[in-house]
Amino acid sequence: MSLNKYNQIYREISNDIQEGRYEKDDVLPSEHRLVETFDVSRETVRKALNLLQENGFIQKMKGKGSVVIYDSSMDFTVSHLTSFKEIQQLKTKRYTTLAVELEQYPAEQFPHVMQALGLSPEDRVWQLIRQRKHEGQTHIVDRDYFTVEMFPGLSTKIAEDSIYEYIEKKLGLTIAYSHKEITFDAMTDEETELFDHSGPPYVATVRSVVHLNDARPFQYNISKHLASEFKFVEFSRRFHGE
Amino acid sequence: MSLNKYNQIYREISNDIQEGRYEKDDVLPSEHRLVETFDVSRETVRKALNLLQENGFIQKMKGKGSVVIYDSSMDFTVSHLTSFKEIQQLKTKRYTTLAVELEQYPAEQFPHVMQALGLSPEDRVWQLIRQRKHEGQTHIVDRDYFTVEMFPGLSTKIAEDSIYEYIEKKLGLTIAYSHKEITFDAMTDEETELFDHSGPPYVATVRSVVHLNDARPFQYNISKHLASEFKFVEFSRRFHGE
DNA sequence: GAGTGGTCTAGACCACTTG
DNA sequence: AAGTGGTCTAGACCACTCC
Repeated sequence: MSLNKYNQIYREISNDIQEGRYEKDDVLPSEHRLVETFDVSRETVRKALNLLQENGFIQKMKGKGSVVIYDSSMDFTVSHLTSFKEIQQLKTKRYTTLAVELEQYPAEQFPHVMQALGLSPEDRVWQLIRQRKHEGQTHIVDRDYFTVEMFPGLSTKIAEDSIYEYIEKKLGLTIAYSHKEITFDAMTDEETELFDHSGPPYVATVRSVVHLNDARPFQYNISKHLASEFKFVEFSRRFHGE
Repeated sequence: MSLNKYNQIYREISNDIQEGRYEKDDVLPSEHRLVETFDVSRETVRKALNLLQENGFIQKMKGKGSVVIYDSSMDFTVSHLTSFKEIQQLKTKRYTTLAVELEQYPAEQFPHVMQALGLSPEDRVWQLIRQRKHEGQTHIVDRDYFTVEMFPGLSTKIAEDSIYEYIEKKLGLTIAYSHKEITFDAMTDEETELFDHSGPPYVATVRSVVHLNDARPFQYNISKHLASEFKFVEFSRRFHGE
């Protein structure tokens, strides 16, 4: 949807880059040209270009122009340093999801969850445990916590489809930001069972707290990945604020 | 330095938040008020607020205002989910750095480096190996590669101080962005020796390619962390571009 | 209805790069 | 000197929230 102009321009140019109509090291048309071709003001063009820059598509250079730094031919390369944030999702392996448990508990059972979601001991929370399998092997075990109050209709059906789609499309909530933390841990006995594994008994643990656009914490997630299968990719820009 | 107004406003407000003059869940003065107090236009105020939002300080809400989501009292908490990007550096443990090797090689010796930095086989590159120690224990082993041409004056002295400061202050170059990749790997025999470890024989491997603001790749870095000591923290926003 | 943030405009001046 | 991006302005209209 997103009716605003700078998002449309962003989409159009980012598609052009991803589909190879602009290649790495190409220079985009100047802001002045883009103003003409899209028939918008310069600040609007600049908002689109800033989005492209934040998301790792281009690098703007004073006096020179906007240079494409994203290499679409690398899109499906696994081998080396992969590039780009939005694409990550697409590249992900296909997993089948199996909901192992979906139960309500009083929040006091899980002090970390209580703290992260700002709950009282007696508030009720869902605990959802899911296995993510790839070619018969469990690669990921997800443990999610939601407050029952905010998410009364949670079901294993939803849990095995897309929870986020349900949240945004059905509940009309908007997910805004999250804090993530990645660590390396030995498997617990329970995990040793959930991963019907043969390899080394270590996992990459990703803990995150997900917030809505009204800043309410909505979800506490602990995602355990088979350490040998885990890869995290990030594009980041250096902050020059001084 | 940065003489522009929105950066000054960003700095001022972010300091106010970090030093507790605004607390979590406080609402900042409205854009209209900020226009008056800083005597700038509204778009300028908005640029500062957008920066604060991208960096995890505030959440803007239509019709309501800008709410502080950053909790300064968590600044030095190690226990739980830590927050914020810029702060990460400050929180880092104190390490002593020991340069173990600094040598020039033809780029063809390191095909990955050659590819990432876009070099020819005969181009010369520095290989720099550094140990980062904390309380006598080696926690990190860094392997860095720079082209000799771009960084002729590299020395172990610089390598044990701050390379980035040298690059930006002395060479007048500006670091702009990087691609990172995190994986967990079994220690090689060499690493087993370098880390006089007791825990699990695994390392967190962070591979990155660092680019300058003219988009030239400048540095290839492989940073191996004692897996049991490794923690990566990220604040991220969900993209709603449709 | 009053106040908030979101988008967009037309124009200005500046700093940097390239010929 | 011409062309590029970086910053800033003053004003407009809209959508949302809260009373």
